[in-house]
Formats: sequence, C-alpha cells, structure tokens
Amino acid sequence: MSSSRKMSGDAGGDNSATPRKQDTLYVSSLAKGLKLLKIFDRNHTELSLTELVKLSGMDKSAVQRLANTLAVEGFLNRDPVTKRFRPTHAWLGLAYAYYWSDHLVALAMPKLIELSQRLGETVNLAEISGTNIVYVTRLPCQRTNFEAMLVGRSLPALSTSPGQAILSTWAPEDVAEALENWPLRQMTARTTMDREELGRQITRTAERGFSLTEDQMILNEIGISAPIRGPNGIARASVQCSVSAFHWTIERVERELVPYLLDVANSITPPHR
Amino acid sequence: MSSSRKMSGDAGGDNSATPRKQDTLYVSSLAKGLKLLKIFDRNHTELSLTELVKLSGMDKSAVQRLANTLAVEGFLNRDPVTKRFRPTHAWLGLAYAYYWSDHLVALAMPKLIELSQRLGETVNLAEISGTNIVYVTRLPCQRTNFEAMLVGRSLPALSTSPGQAILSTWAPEDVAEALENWPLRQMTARTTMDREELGRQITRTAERGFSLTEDQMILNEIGISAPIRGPNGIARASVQCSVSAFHWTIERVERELVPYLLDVANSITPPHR
DNA sequence: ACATTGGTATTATTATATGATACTCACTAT
DNA sequence: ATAGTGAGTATCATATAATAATACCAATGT
Repeated sequence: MSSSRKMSGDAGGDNSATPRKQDTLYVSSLAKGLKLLKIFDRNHTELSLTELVKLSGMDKSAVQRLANTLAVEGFLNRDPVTKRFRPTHAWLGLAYAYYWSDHLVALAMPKLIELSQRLGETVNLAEISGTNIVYVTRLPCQRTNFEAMLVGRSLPALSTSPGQAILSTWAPEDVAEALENWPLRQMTARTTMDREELGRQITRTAERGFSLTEDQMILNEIGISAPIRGPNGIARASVQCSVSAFHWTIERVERELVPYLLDVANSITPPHR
Repeated sequence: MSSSRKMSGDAGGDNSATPRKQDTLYVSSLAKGLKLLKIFDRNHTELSLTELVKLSGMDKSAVQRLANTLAVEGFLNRDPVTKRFRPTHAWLGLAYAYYWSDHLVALAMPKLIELSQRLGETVNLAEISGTNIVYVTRLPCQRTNFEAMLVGRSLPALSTSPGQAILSTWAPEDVAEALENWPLRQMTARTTMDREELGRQITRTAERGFSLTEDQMILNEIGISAPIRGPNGIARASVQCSVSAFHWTIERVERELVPYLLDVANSITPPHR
C-alpha cells in the first residue's frame, strides 16, 4: 500500500544516488538531465549511452530516457552510426543568450578589442563566479594555445591574475575567507600552493592596482590583470592580458603593457546589477 | 478564461502546450526545464517568475519548481532583491564543452586568427545547423557591432553568405530542397526574399568558389564566405569575412580579400565526422 | 488602510518517471 | 559456423515523484 515511507532511494544500495535537495520544489528529473549535460567537458566530448551511465551513476533506463529527451529537444546530437551523443549548437545558443544578459560584455568589448590590437597580445575579460574566475570573452592572438582561446573556462580564482585583481578590491575579511577556504589546484610545477604567499600577492596587487602572475596555469605564461571596479570600489570582473615569458620581461610588461591595461579597466564602469 | 480545466489529455488547446513526443522514453519534466532555458534570449535577459509563466505557457507551480531546480543546479541566478532569474556562467561552461567536442574549431582557429590580423576585418567560422547557420567562433574588429561579435547567433542559412557557400557544395537535389523549404526572414529592407534569385546566387557561388552578399542581415554590410569542404567535396562549415560597404568596394573585396579567404578555407580539412 | 501584484509554501491526487526485464543487432572468439 | 559478449532499444507494472489548486505572505501603490 501507499505506506509511503519516504526512504525510497538510499535504503540499501549506493548512498549518493538520490539527491533530493528540497523535496517539494525540486524536480529531480530535470536535475538528472542537467547532470548529463554537465558530464561533457574537455575529456568527454562524445559519449555512448553506457559511458553516460557509468559517468553519471544513474540507472541505464533513466539515462536512456533522459538522453533521448535531450536529443529530441536539440541539446544532444546522437550520431546515427556510432550512436554516441555530442553537444549541439544549442549549447552555443545558450552562450549567446548569456552575453545579452551580462551587460558588462557589451560595455567592455570595444575597449578590449582596441587594447588587443594595440598590444598585439591576448586580451580577456574574466568574472568571478563562486571561488572560480570564468573567462567571458577572449581575444586571442596567433601564439595563443587553444585552451586559452576558449570562453567559459573556469579556474581557481586564487591562482589566477584576474582572481587576484578582483580579490584585491574586496574587504579584508572577505579576502581572508577566500585565502583560507577557496580551493587551489596544482596546475604546473610552479603553481603557488602557499596561501600566505597568495595573501601577500593580493596585498601587493591592492597597492599597485594590478596583479601579475607567472607560471601559474601554464609554464612561461605571464598573466597581468586589472580590476573593473564598481561604484563602491569592489570588483567582480577584470581585464586580463596574457603574454609569453619568451617574448616579454616583467620590466617591459610593467612599462609597455600595464599602463594601457589600467586605462582600459578604469574606463569601464560596470552596470548596476 | 483562466479556469480552463486542463484535462492533461492534450485536449485540443494549443498544440505546443503538452509535447509528449514519444510517451515512454520522453521525460517531460526535463523538457519543460529546458524550455525555460530557451526562453532567455536577446530580448529576455532577466525574467521574473510570472514572466516565465507567461512566456512558457506553463503552470505557475510548475515554473516555480522548475526554475528553483535550475537555480539549485546552477543554471539560473535568482537576484536576491528583485527575485528575477538570469543566465549563469554555467551557460558559458556549456559553450566551453561544445568547443572541445567540435574538432573543426581547434583546427581552424590559428588560421582564422592569422587571417583576421592580415585583413584587419571581422572573421568568423560558421556551421550549418538544420536550416540555419550558427556562428561558432568570431574574431571581431573595432567597428564590429555588438551582435556581430556574439558566438551562438543563428541565422537563416539561405540569406547568409556562409549558408550560400556551404549550400553551393551540396548535391543539386539538396540545394533545391533547401531553396524550396528553408525559411527566410526579412531582416533589412534589402533582404532577398526571392528564392529563384537565391538559387542563382548559389549557382554563382558554386562557380566562383565563394559567396558574396550585401545588405542581407545589416545594411551596408558585405559578407564574403568560402566553404570548408570535406573529403567528398561537401561542406558543413564556412569561413566568413564581414566588411563595411563604407570602407570597401566589391572590386576591392574580390581583389584584396577573396584570395586570402579562399586560401584559408581550402587549407582547412575538417575532421572525420 | 485597502487592494493588487508577485513570490512562497503546502497539500491531496494521480499522472508520470522508474528500473527490471527482455529483445535485437553487431562483433569476436572459439 | 556458432555461441558469447556487449551495447542499444523497447516494454510494462508499480509507486514514486511531479502536479496544480489553493492558501499564505510581503511589497507596492492608490
């Protein structure tokens, strides 16, 4: 009978199965579908049904129905011969909608383009997103490597020059909290894992008005960022420039690049929000 | 007329209401959630619950639960004060995943960058997607207007230079089908709505190896595209260049621009698929 | 102060998602 | 050849989980 003991899911088998965040106003079928979308990334560009089953930890039938629904709705392409699923252009359509919703982009774009042409180097716009920064727009130059061209990439804020630039405008207690709790990931042999050192770097960034990192995400990469401050002085975004240590010295960066970078960042006034 | 008893049996009503595409392996809750995502676009960048209700045509409670789920899963931001929903950085994360899945992008990028710097003009990579073309990567220049910078924008293929370039490589019967059935939309006063004329343009494109359109999407915009052919000669993508009629004449375009464009397009060999 | 609007919470009801099972096909190895 | 494996597909009884009505609450404005 409907003795409806709500213990359904995790009773015996695997525990992590049923999320059930807030019972009544949470639609778990939707969440499961989204979970499938999130599985696709750099290392998973095209997945079979069984791979989706393994990676999602969900039931085979569920994945079958969910993936089919995503395909019908245009969010997955199923290769007619290999039967594997891939992202569709709809994923770019969402990015398109995002850009219209983030008014900072329209505001910053012209200035970023001008800067990139003046410098002849990669110029990015990054925004804080939780404990990460996300690259929102990117203007690559020839020698930029592929992953550094891609919008939507997100990295631990503490380790990146945009993250440090943004944090340098925050209240001391918020910075302290970030330094203590935000995640770090060793990306190169020289990624700074010392949180006190990172604190000193942020202090120095606050003093100078820009951040400068070396070898943090990619070896021989120099990242320089200036915060885009809101009316209260707090930043949630940053203009970044990325150059190669083979072509630039720190001194030359500070002399020939930083002034322009600061000009551009300071000339952008983010919208309300 | 609000109290229409929804029998849920898809009774007449408006057809688009209850999809129920294929009963058993279709999860309608997921589809409804996706529908909410699709509502956001250029004209709807930030929506309240009731706006979502109106635009989706779904029940208030359903929208409440679905939107809440999307928010919990990081696909919508709910503004704590206005209570309105907006796209999140996760939407860019999906674009990031898309880029890794579309190997043509990595292949074409370096050459597109070089081309854009050589020409000093906007260079795009467009792909066919149903009856539309979608801009997959864009390298804007200063005078590019904002909407022409945005990845993910999709336009009726027949009316665009990339669409015509791609179609010009297809079998005659496929071109005929497209000319007959694919949608057109009057975007400017000069958008060609005459399908026979479009057929002649595609024929001409096939002869010359590149397409050239004027005033189709934006007035005083000249679009020039060359197809990226697969091993069988068929194209699914195209390199496009967009210039202003104020700065360029057709003759100068054909002399100074087309050769480079063709070089680049021909030098790209799309991966398997 | 009252009406209105829009967001939030709760509930009984059953439609709808579930997951076990079985079917089909392609490929491999014996 | 043929059995065996693995993957995709289809079906179905069951009760879980989504539904939509309703009520509640907090602003806003007249």
